[in-house]
Amino acid sequence: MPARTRGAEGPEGRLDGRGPEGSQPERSDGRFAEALLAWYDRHARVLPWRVSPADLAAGIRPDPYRVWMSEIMLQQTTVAAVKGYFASFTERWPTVEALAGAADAEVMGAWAGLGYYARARNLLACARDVASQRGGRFPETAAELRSLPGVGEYTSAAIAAIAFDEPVAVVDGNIERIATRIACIETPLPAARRPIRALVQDLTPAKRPGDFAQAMMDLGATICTPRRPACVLCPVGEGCKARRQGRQELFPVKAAKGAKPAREGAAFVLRRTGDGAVWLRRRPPSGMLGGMSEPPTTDWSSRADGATGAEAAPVAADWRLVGFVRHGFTHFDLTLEVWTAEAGADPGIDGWWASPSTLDGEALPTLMRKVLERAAADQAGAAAI
DNA sequence: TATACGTGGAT
DNA sequence: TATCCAAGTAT
Repeated sequence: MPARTRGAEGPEGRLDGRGPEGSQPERSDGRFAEALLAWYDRHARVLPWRVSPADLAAGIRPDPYRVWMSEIMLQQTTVAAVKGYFASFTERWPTVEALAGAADAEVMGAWAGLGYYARARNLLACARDVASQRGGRFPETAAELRSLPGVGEYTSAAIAAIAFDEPVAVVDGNIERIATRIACIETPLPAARRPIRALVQDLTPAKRPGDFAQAMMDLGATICTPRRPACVLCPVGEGCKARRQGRQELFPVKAAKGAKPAREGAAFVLRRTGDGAVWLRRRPPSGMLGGMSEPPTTDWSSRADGATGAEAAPVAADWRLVGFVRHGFTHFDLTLEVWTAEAGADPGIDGWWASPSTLDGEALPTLMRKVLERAAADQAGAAAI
């Protein structure tokens, strides 16, 4: 980077294009993107779904299917959590046509544990749409991508920029954080979305928009972090208003959250005498844990009116309370009673027997795996006595 | 605009 | 233990 000039912009010069919040936006002079991309060329994270800046410069293009898959998985989910799922999905279903041909239960089972299961339902719906209606080709513009199930404002822009070189503003949580620091945007999220988008659009270069977006996300993940950002290492720190004021940790400003309510219910683990298979059923196709499998549970109600206990069981049996499972969701905390019983015959309710050897492939969310573990631990304890 | 929607790791 | 947080979308 050349030395900054001190001119009409003010004593700090500018690397970005900032005016005060709410003022007429000035056009970026391109130096922000230039500095960021130079840093990215040296420090880009190596990720399984990514084409390195060097390979990209050599003409290698990312596979839109893999870009799309990674972006869906990465929604509200850490890179560390996604890596294994991305590897197994792309190995099992290497193309969008292959994924489109998968059964619902296979995909839900493969997604189990990753969370936000509407993503898996939409993933399959999107794959089937692309395979059957679009000749296996993803749309190439953000506007068209936006119409696909599970592809929203962020994801459509990310795919368009990364896979198809469209110079659209890509705004995720990292980039919101960076933008609010650069410009000291005091408006709390999510109300600050509009000025943030305007700033990011202004900074986005016509060339290498995909690398720019990924560079911003790498910057947010490794330097411009939520807590204790490493400003001394920042390649664009000179253009950051918050850093100049020593207030980088005060951004982004966020709206206050309400308290998490508590809910409770009961789960009933019916074990088949002999082989230890457990009775599972499918949850309704939408809503909480929609489309996933579970041992029968009651509704999850607020603490006062919970009708729990053995009388709430789906079938009559010699039910025993063997413990509790606590699980924190985004918007409530759940405590589930875990009841077990033995059965010699089919219970006569909707569902199926899942033997221990097939349990791994079942679409069991983490909560339900905890329930089954609690039941199994009780059985192991009883056997040891 | 506000709320529903998972999970695991960090502090 | 409690809280926050991560490449958001749908309604």
